[in-house]
Amino acid sequence: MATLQLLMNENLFIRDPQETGLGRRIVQDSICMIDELGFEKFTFKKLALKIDSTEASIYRYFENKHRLLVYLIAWYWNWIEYRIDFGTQNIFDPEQKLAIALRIIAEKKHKDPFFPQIDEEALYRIVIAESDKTYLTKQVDADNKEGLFRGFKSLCDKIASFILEINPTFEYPHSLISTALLTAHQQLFYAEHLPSLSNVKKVNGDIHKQNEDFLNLMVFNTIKA
Amino acid sequence: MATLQLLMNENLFIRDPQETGLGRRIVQDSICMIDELGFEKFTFKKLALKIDSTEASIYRYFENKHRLLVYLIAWYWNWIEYRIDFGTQNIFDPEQKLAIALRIIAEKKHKDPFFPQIDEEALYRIVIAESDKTYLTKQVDADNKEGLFRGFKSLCDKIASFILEINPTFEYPHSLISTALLTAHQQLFYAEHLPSLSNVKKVNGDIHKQNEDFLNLMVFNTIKA
DNA sequence: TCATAATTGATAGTATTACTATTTAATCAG
DNA sequence: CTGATTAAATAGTAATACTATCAATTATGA
Repeated sequence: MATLQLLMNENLFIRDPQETGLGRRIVQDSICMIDELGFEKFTFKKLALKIDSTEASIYRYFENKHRLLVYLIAWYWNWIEYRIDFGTQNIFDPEQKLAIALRIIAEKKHKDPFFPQIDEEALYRIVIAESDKTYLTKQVDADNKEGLFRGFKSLCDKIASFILEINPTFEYPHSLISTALLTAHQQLFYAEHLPSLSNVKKVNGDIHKQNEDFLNLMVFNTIKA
Repeated sequence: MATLQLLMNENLFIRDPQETGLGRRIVQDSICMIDELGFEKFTFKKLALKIDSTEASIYRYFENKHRLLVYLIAWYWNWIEYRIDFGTQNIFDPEQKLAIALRIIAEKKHKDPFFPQIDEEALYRIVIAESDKTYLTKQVDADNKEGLFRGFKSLCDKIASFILEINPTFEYPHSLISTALLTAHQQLFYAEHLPSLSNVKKVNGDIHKQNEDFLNLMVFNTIKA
């Protein structure tokens, strides 16, 4: 099977981690470590120890741990956009395209053999628990100017365009999709940790299916005025 | 005018900050400081310097800065629930109650003279930018067991009950309301910092009104199947 | 080929952060 | 007034988030 690489914005890193062995180990093991420890407890020192390297070496690839997180989340959004492009190939009905996009967003994530170096299941858990932290900072405007959130914006734009094909007069396509994207993760987090905040419940069976049903209901009802 | 106090869960603090002068200064000035610096850059040392006290004294009131944030956000949700109770007094039409709740959530926040010691406008900015960080941690389950998120859950439950009065067969009342609560803040954050992710736009006039319109559209369309 | 530049990684630091332990001061019941 | 309780100040420590320096390796090109 072909091995693919997602082209990442150059401002996300100092040295491209996809180009060297150390870089790839930084990405791989940071996914595993942030998943285990959570972003707050994760440090470059601990990561260096794990991959048998040094803090300073990691700092050559990423300015700081926040940038590394932004990189991982950006990778995820790029991956999702690629999967939606892939999944909507040769499909021209916008309602169908929208439904496919929502399914891809909500479905359980598995290892993608096209990207053997990334553990998508662990990365998905990081996205659920940590992705909001990429932009909920005081440097959000500076980071945005550097294009660090381009992947998320591009994805949001793509799905919003499906909505506008369905209902060209709908006034809130981007708001609805950014809401749906965040809600998809939020509801899974609630189902796991704060179940009284969600009707997506483990006891009712497959939470990903319930989540997809909720998203479909919300998005399709909202746009059909 | 009467001065009110919201009764806070005892696990939110070590000493009740509403009971002493120092406690009240900690709360007041931390709101101002977190608003200015953001939660990451905020430290007890800086706060101690500002209120002319010491780190150790602040640690007598709050276990750590995360707990202080949780306290502030919990205060906000308690305040919102009180305002919804107040605003829906003597109103029995559930659609009207739901609309009032959504208005209170989305509207621009002003100083509430009932609580002279709290700067609600600054606190609202903190809620928008920092509230997700209260539960997006590895200790969320432990914190939840201590009841730290009771205010948010209680509010969500209250508004979900309005939905069930309107449509008793609707399957996702809690999911829809937790989504609406988060979206209300998210869209304002996007309008300010990542405008391409939202159709709530400053150039179109009052962002709070637009936000309320979007919430109303989304919530009422979704529940009317 | 060999000098030189550029890149890589290792070592050792520093300022700040998040907290704790101990000491000192204020308060208050009997 | 005394002893007990509580509050607050002082002075720490371990860990974090970096940075500067140096040594080793690799690449380049005359």
